[in-house]
Amino acid sequence: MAKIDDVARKAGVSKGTVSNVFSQKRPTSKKVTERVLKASRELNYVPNHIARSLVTKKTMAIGLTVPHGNFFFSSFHTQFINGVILEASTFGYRVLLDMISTKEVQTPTLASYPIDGAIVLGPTEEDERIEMLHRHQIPFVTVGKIMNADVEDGLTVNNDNERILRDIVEYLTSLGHRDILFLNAGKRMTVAAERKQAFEEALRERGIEPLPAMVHYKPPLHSDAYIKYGYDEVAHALGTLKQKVTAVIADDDRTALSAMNAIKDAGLRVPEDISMFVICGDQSMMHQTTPSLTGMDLQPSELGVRAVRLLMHQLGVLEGEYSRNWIVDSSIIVRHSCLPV
Amino acid sequence: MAKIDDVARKAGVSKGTVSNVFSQKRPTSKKVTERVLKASRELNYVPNHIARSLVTKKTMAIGLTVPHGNFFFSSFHTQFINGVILEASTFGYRVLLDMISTKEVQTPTLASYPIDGAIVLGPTEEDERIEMLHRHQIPFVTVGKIMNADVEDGLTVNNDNERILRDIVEYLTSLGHRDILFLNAGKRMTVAAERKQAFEEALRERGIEPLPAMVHYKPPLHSDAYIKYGYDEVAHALGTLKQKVTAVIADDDRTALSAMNAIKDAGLRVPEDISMFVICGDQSMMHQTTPSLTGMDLQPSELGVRAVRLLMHQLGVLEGEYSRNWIVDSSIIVRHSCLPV
DNA sequence: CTGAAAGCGCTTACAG
DNA sequence: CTGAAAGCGCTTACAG
Repeated sequence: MAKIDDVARKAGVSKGTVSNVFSQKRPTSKKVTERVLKASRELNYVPNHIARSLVTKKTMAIGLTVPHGNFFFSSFHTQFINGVILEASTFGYRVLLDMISTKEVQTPTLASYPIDGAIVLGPTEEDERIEMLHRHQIPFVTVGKIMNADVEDGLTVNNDNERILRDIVEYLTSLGHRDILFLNAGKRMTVAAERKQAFEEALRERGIEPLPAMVHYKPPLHSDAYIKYGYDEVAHALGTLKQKVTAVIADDDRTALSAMNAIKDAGLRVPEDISMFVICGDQSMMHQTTPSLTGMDLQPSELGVRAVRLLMHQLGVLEGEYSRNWIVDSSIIVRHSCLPV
Repeated sequence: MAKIDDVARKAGVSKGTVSNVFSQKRPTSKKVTERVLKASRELNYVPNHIARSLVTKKTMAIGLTVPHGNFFFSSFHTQFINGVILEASTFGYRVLLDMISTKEVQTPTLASYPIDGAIVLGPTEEDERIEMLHRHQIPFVTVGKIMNADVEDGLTVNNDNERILRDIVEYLTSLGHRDILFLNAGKRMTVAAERKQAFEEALRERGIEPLPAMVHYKPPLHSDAYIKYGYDEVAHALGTLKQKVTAVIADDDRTALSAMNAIKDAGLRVPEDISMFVICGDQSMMHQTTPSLTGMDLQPSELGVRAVRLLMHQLGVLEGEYSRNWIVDSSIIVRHSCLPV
């Protein structure tokens, strides 16, 4: 690989000048620029990103910090990442999929993060990744509320989960539903905590006493229960518990389909006997199922875009005022899976 | 941030020694090691990855090269990436989501790739990304056949697409199907070319003349036709063309659901009137639909693992013999969407 | 607008 | 097992 000295020699200029034509940080005269570019082309020269990073202290990469080992991209993540990639490339940033475990952080063989900042997916209540980023003073934004005790005033993008659950409860109760089974996200997710609280508050405001048995959390990935999440909970409620259920709120589309199978196996129908509402599903998938699924559109891609912008602000790449906690709009898309009682 | 000199001074050793305890490339005595580790801890020292890379010429990152701008993760990609991430972390490698467009490559502001090697997703017939990697002599492996004219004997992982299509045709014809509509992958994908050829050959071997109208390609992302892929083609065949169709082979689960809606709207049923077969779908999704979907299990996660291993061989990280074209097993999972004619 | 020189924070022969 | 010194390939004040 040709290096900057080779180009400088061939073009008859100093390497500082070669540096300038590539970085465009200082102006270079037209003829010198052309000489340099010509020499570079002939030598197949490309600036060494690593060497540049060492002096500029910038890697031009952001980390997408996902939980190590037990992570699985849902359609939500998928669209979120699409938003992140597209927006990051706008600023010339690359995206590093980062799934460092805490174990590795302790191990001395590991080097510093070659990233300028991070986006944390699916924060948990005491999130080790957040703690680590905070300790190493790496700028980050989380997708969802931060509940780490030692982190205050962190940057976040989020949907308005409280409002979302209120809207859902209002929608379902306006259809006459009072016996609502809630298949929530994973237990330690901060989003699950936000949702649960809002769900129960909204019920109480309508004079409905929330039952503990009516709220469930997505089991950990790789557990047997994970695959059957939705089916088991509904089957148990309808069968063993003989619990009256007229509506189900499902975390995602797969959970909803799973729950619908339990409903069918119990000899009931969606939506005639039980309504189904999806919080965090793939819109095109929800559109194609039978019946098509009513649910929220959380705009995951927009969340990704906003997460990047917030990080760019933090990194000083983007100028101007900005809110440290950006809320992305969400709306109910009514299809055919909810009916009045 | 503390640097190696600070630690060396504090521990009373040379920086070469500090380097050794972190890189573990040369042995260090126990007491020196402990002194260094203690000093590092107190100074909160972590080796600078960039500086290390500059001299070792290794970034310890591999690029996941996805098409720029019009990429969308399917469940297949999602699971593939899970495999890549997990396996890469095994070797201490990180994964960079790379979606560089050819435009950027021409622009002089861009620096060299900070990656040691790349995995190319969804190669097309004359793939620009492959051409570029080849030109810059960056080691890479593609997921799927390489059809670039100037690249010979490239590293690939793949399913046996020819065999897969033969198996599918054999399965469907054994059920008596002769009028099979094929909803293939995107037009310029090498996988689509492989599949089409095998599909038509397998039909001919059974005395069935393949009809051009019975093979369709997934439209480009962001086109109006993309969203309705499956629905439109089936509706057109059944309606306007009055084409006899007793079975449909769909590229993925979403396409299958979409096609099933067209079938329903035409007053027909799956599987009683038309059988549905999915090549590249999400197994848990296919398990949950009604009817559950019969199709291939392509083991996308295993493809990811193998892609990483192949790259590690190429990078000299993994020793020993290896095949330059690794085939991952696939099998038909029979569920409830295919019936005899 | 251009050049000469120092420096970014590590690793690695080389010598002991 | 340890140290002193050169070098990885750039950028950046500083001087002109």
